[in-house]
Amino acid sequence: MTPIYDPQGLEAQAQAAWQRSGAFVADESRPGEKFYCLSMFPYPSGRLHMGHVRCYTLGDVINRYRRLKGYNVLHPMGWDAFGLPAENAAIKHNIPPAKWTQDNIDYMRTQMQRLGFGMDWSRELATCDPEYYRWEQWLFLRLYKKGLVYRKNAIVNWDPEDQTVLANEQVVDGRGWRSGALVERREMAQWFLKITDYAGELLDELEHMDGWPESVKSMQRNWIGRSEGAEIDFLLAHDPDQKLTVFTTRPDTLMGATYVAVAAEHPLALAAAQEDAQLEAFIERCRQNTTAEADMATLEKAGMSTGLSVRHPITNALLPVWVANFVLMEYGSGAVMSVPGHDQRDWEFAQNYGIPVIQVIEPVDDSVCDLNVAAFTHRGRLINSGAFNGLGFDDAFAEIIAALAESGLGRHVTNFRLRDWGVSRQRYWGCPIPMIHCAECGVVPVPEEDLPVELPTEVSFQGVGSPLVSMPSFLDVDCPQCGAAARRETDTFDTFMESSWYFARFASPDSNAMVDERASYWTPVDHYVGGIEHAILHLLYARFYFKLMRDEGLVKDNEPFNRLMMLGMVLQDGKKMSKSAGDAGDPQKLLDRYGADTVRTAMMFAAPPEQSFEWSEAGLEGAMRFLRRLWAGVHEHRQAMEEVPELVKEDLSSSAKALRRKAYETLAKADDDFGRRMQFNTVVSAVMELINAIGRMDVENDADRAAVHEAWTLAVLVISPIAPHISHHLWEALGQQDALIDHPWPEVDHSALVQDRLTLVVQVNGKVRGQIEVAQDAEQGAVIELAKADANVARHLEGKHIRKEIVVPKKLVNIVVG
RNA sequence: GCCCGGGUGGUGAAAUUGGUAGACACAAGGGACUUAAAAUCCCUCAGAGAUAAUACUCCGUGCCGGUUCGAGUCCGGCCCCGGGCACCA
Repeated sequence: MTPIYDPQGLEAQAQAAWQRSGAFVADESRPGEKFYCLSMFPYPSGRLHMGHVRCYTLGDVINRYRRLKGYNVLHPMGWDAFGLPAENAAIKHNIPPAKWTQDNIDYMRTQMQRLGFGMDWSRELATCDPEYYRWEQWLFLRLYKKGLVYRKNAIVNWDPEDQTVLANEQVVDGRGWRSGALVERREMAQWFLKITDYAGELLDELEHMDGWPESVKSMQRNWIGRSEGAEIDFLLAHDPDQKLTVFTTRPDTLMGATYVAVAAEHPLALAAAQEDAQLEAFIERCRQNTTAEADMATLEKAGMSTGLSVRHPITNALLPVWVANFVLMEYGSGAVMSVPGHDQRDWEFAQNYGIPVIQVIEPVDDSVCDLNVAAFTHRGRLINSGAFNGLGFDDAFAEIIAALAESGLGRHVTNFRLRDWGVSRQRYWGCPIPMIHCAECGVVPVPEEDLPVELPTEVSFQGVGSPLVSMPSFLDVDCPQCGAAARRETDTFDTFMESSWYFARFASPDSNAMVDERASYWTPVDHYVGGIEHAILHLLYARFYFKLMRDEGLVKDNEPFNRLMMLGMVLQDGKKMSKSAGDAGDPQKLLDRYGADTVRTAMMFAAPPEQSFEWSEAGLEGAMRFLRRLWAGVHEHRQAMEEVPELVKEDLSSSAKALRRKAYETLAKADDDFGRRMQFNTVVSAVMELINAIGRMDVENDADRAAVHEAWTLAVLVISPIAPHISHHLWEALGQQDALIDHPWPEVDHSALVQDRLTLVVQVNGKVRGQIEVAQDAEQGAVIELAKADANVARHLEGKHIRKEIVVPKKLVNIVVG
């Protein structure tokens, strides 16, 4: 009798066995090349959703596969525990964020363990733990001393009714989500990290990062946005001691500049507005936009003259200064020179406001230039540019900059789109920024020995603002410099700070330094799995942070992640699963009904990793059926004999040989898919094909039995990273002595793959007209003759002139006729 | 708006370097087993035409065009969907 497949019981047993042997507790002293396998740690939002299940199953498949391949694997897990939802829950349900977060962690850990992920839980960390974030504060202070930290004003979304700063996602159609009040842009002093100091390295390293998808490198390249251009100074007409500096990538078009535009927050605009009520009103309107770049970019272009003028740095002509809603204060110097003839945005603006358009570039190829229709933005030859007429782009670029340099009004610069990283958040549930404000001494860093600055967890939310602001026990502190009464910084860090180095802490989780030499052993991460939504921000900040740590001597490599696997989204109603989407994505009821192996297999089978797909439970029945067939097949096979006969290759029937070939083809394909291609749905298909082939096999003698045994053994081994629990039991059922997870991944028996006859496709003019069977080593001429002899092929060749014969070895023959 | 992806049967998908489009599944329909149901097993399954036939023919990978003996795959243009756009994580 075949025992029934009872996933709940079997899975608990298998997990207990792994637990007992400490199978997934990583140890630096174990033999084998180290392999750091990491999936992006989750925000503890409450319960897992199918997006998590996908990400962590993929990570676990890699983990288990590498283990079978003999690597010393680290596969840790932790919690990105600071963040906005905990505060929202606190306000809504009156639960302290710390408790809410801890409850969620406990529940989600249980779910992960139920899924059978082979993780090293001894290294678990939560970023809200002072023993974690103290090192973040420590590094921040080191960076402050190095001059990599500074404070400046930056624009935030301000909800005037709730008197609080809003995240972009809390702004809905320009209004605060809670209050419904129109959101204003407001300037506030904020802490910044000088990521721009590393812009060049962050960009250049991308060239060597072969383990990253091209798409992600391309996104990061564009985000960093290196551009060569010029900084040009325009002196103010009414006060030549003051200058307005702009950045342009097209200094060759300088002679066509007809106005200068500044951002609404630009000091010049603000100064002009003091004497101009209309301008003030316009700037006020510009303020009623969110800080989101997408909103800025889709705005109807609008502007207003400041009434001020500047001098053209070469012609000395007067150019008007406009305020424009599309100029970003954060980018460059918050001012642009406008050349409507050769920049489409400037052209549209000039059309709207009747500003003159001057052509200074003419085409040098057959491209069309009609400035009545659109700007001409191609590079070309200069006209209407005085001494520079006739120059091409490169010469004009160099000579105009040289001319400006001579008068001290311009210089060549390399500019980056990347802006410094604003790390201040006016929120409670985050890592306190270790700074003190003293009336006498100004900003004073917290002394290292006073770290960590602990976030008080006993808090009550009165309104929506940060409780820290009204907590004397937190706020009041003596100035470390002068001893006078001072006030703590109440801003907390951006949560990207925590997620920028957690992978290094996993390597030395109990260290009494930020990290220790174990971090140098495990990092860089060899395989990093995570959602494509993190392609820019998280991955760029983490790369930056790793370089900061390197420059502090904490780690030795330049880059933190060797190989990156970017997952598509698991969608729900066509959108990414979110914390607010409720239980629809919760795997719990599926785990209860089908067990972990079925959920894992169905998820892996559903789509290749990089593809987004709409989650559906339709595949679960099929996955369960597949595992049951595997279960029953192995047990029936094992019960049909006392002893497993030895495999004697010479005794194999042709069908047994075919089965062996299929089995080893499956092994080779799985190795390639797990290791190189990182595509796992095809591994599931391949094993399905293999067990279908075993099922079709008529077992007549011991040689057949031995081949079938080998095939079952390989099927169980190959599927084990995906469905580890059932595989654990079937491995025992097959009579194996060792535990499956400790078994080495087998070598392919190449002799089993040899085929003496091959089937080739025959095409006539690219259309399939027949198939022929040829010897493995058949000569080209013979293959063509055989192809022509096929009845249907011959019919299509009849009366036609053969112009070309193409033979693709082992694949096809194409005969081209006229 | 800008950057990055994706679009293949009723559905999820496969086709790895330009070489048989739809493997493997799901759903559906038909059949076997059963008193019955579930489970299991077998068959059919892109569309159209034609046939005694599973021979055969045409058509087909979002749309339009191109390169090639040959295009789902490469190139140009477009449409739609998804992700990111610096305070969701």
